[in-house]
Amino acid sequence: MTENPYPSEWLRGVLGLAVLRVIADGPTYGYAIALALADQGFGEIKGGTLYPLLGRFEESGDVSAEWREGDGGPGRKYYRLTESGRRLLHDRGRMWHGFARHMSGFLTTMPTERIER
Amino acid sequence: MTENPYPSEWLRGVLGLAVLRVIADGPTYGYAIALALADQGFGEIKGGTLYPLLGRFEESGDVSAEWREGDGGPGRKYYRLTESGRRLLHDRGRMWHGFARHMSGFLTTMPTERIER
DNA sequence: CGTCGCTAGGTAGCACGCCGATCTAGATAG
DNA sequence: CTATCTAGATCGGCGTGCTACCTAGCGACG
Repeated sequence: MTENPYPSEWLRGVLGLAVLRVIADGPTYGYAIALALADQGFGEIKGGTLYPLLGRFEESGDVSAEWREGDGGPGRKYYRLTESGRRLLHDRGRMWHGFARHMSGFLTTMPTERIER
Repeated sequence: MTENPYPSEWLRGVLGLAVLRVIADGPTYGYAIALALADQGFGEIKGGTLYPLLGRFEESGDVSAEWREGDGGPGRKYYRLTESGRRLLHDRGRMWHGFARHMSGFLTTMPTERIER
């Protein structure tokens, strides 16, 4: 269950942005991010996708990571947005609204029946 | 010029849908599709991206192709939507509106400041 | 005690798709 | 003759998602 409602190529494109958005709610860790995204109706993000992505974000300095011992269960690596990450989320977020409207408008315009020769 | 206004990972995701939408206006050919997309504000789609994509659509039966001699210039391969292609455009188009709203809403919701421990 | 299952993170191999470069080729302009 | 635009196509490299698989802590169950 929790079927993937959207084509994976769409999800792929926005996955990074969605992850930043989740982290923006406050420091959290990979497994919880995956659960949050699944809960929010984006598909189930697999570890093999998520952890390398978080690693790239860390490498690019958009998130910072901190290890905490788990209280009941294994340790967790908590991620938080850096200043640059917050800026990235903000900018890309604004950009997304434009893109979404742009694409929706393009799809919606009535076909100007091109003359078939 | 004609800068790429959006992250390429977003464009990549919707490229197929956008191409179908262009073809929906009536039979057209690859080079013209690339020009139309650039004109519509999506970036410049490279031949190495577009032609394989059109090939995959043809293979999947969503478009059909027909060769026509060029009037002034090289020959052109005209593509038209098949019934299944039209259905795909329609369904994916509807799906896109949902996805775009979904993602926009997710980005817009105020952060429910997670308690930092 | 041994095992199962959940939580949590990580890695390796494979496959797919974008991208840049390169090629062919017709038409036209200089 | 050469350059440029149009038009299509292919190929190698690269990035990245995805499927498996692995480690490891902890609790529950028989």
